[in-house]
Amino acid sequence: MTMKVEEVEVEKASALMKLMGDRTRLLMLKLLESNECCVCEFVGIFKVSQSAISQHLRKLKDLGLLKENRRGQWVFYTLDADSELFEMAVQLLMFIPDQGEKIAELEKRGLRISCD
Amino acid sequence: MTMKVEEVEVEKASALMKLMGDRTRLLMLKLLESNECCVCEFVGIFKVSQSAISQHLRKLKDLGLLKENRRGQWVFYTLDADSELFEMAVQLLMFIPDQGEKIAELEKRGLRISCD
DNA sequence: TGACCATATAAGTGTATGATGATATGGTGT
DNA sequence: ACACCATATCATCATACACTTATATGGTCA
Repeated sequence: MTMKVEEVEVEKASALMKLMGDRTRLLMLKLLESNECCVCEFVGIFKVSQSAISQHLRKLKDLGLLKENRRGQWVFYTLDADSELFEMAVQLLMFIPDQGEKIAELEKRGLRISCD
Repeated sequence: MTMKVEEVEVEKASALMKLMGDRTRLLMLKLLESNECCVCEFVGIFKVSQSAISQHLRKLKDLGLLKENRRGQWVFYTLDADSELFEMAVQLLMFIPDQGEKIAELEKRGLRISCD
């Protein structure tokens, strides 16, 4: 039932969990697990300002969890599979219910295509 | 590589990670993964007051992670395997390096037996 | 170049959090 | 009952944090 995993420094691990302890960031990461998302999509999904979203993304990026991908005037974010915290993060996200309906709802509101 | 796990409410999951985002609490849980510990042992291990330790334990207990076990004038804590968050917590702790040397050091300083 | 859009940063604010010291609670043993 | 010890709670404080509004940065396209 238990598997061998690559251990992580305590400081790094607690920093990861502190970031994932915020509901908005946790859901952002869950979405990024299966979708490449841009800032404006997160703004459409969560009930906080663009500024707040941007600051959340910065924290996640500063910890090395995200890669950013500029395309035109948009910035797309993905999980960085090379991060030393990637395996741990993914393992955690397994416990979080899928949030695909949030993306579907975005599309219904016509906000998804704005970034394609 | 990935396993089927029992999903957890987002609120509960983020509450768990918020608690584990604190270095002291994270290490307390890691110790509790393989040892039954009493408050005074934690006080011996961490450089914070007895009051702070007690408050950390309370938060963990309030979330349902711990069971307490009064024996004489001591209160021993263990992980509660019946908690809906147990599986997730254990999965997380797998990534944390073993802290057994902290217990060994306690014994060397003669502080372990004080609770037997 | 200049208008426009997406994103990032700055500044400020209210609340949450982790810590401390002092005190209360409760069990033990005389 | 009393002193003693382990633990819990209370009051307080300084810092961290998530948020907002306003502004800066930087790309796109006429």
